Amino acid sequence: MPWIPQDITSAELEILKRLWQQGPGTIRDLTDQLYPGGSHAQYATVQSLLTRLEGKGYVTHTKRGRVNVFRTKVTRGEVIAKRLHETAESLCDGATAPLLTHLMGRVELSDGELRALRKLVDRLDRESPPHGPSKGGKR
Amino acid sequence: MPWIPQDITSAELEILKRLWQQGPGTIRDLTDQLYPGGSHAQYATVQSLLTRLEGKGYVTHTKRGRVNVFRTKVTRGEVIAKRLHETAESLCDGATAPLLTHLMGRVELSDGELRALRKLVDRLDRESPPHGPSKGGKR
DNA sequence: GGACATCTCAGGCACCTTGCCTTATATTGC
DNA sequence: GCAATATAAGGCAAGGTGCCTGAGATGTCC
Repeated sequence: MPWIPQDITSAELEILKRLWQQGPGTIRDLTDQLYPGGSHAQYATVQSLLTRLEGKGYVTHTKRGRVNVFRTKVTRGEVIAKRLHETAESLCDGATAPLLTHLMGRVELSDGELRALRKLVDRLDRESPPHGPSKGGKR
Repeated sequence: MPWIPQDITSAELEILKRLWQQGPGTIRDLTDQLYPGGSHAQYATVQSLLTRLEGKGYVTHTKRGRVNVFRTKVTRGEVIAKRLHETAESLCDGATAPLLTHLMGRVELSDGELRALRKLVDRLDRESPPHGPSKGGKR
């Protein structure tokens, strides 16, 4: 039963969220936001988190002068997808349908989302009609 | 940035899955399945995991003679819901709709799930018509 | 009773992650 | 030169995780 570390830890996620929110930034930018009034120690903390994020492939950095500018390599959507996939993998043998089933009934949708959902159902209806040959399998 | 432990670890989840799959069981049952040919050491490992699971409120035990019989206190669905909620909380400010949006388009549904989804859309249509009477469509 | 097999309970241990920090070393501008 | 600010490398305490040891309790069979 191997021990699987969290791919993105909470502190790392805070970094990512800032970068998503405001675009690329320097360690100084992030430190000022996450640790207002932070000193060199906090600066180094942010740097450490960024290094780990880069090692995991979630950010890159480029030099602007002598300053490193960090930017994300993944979108928020991709991280969401990853989390959902992990949940499906660990709890549903990889099937994502149970997740959808579970979100239904408790979710509150905006008009746009409702339209999208209706569109999805229409599409699925066309692809696999209710009484036709059942090609809809799990997984 | 407090460090948040995993509520259910991978080894603990394996225990839970067995209990979901086969109903209540003894430590012996679980040990034989998870560590075939396991000795006292593995037995104690399973016990340790069950104790931790019980401390977290995921299982209970009752005595049958002198033997403890463990059973789950949560359904798989509840754990799924919890995970989804955590994902929504950490990545979408608590909104679950983005998760649904993300599952749409990549999910393959069985006939039953498709029917359920269609039903959901119908219900939502009736409850909150998209800006005006839904009959004539919208412009 | 006595030997044996199981089960339970309490506790501990090595390893690793995590968040944070210290120290040392460039580079820049005055 | 010198202060300010950047990078780089490394370390550290706290605690989770998976696993195990040791000791005692309880039941069974002779």
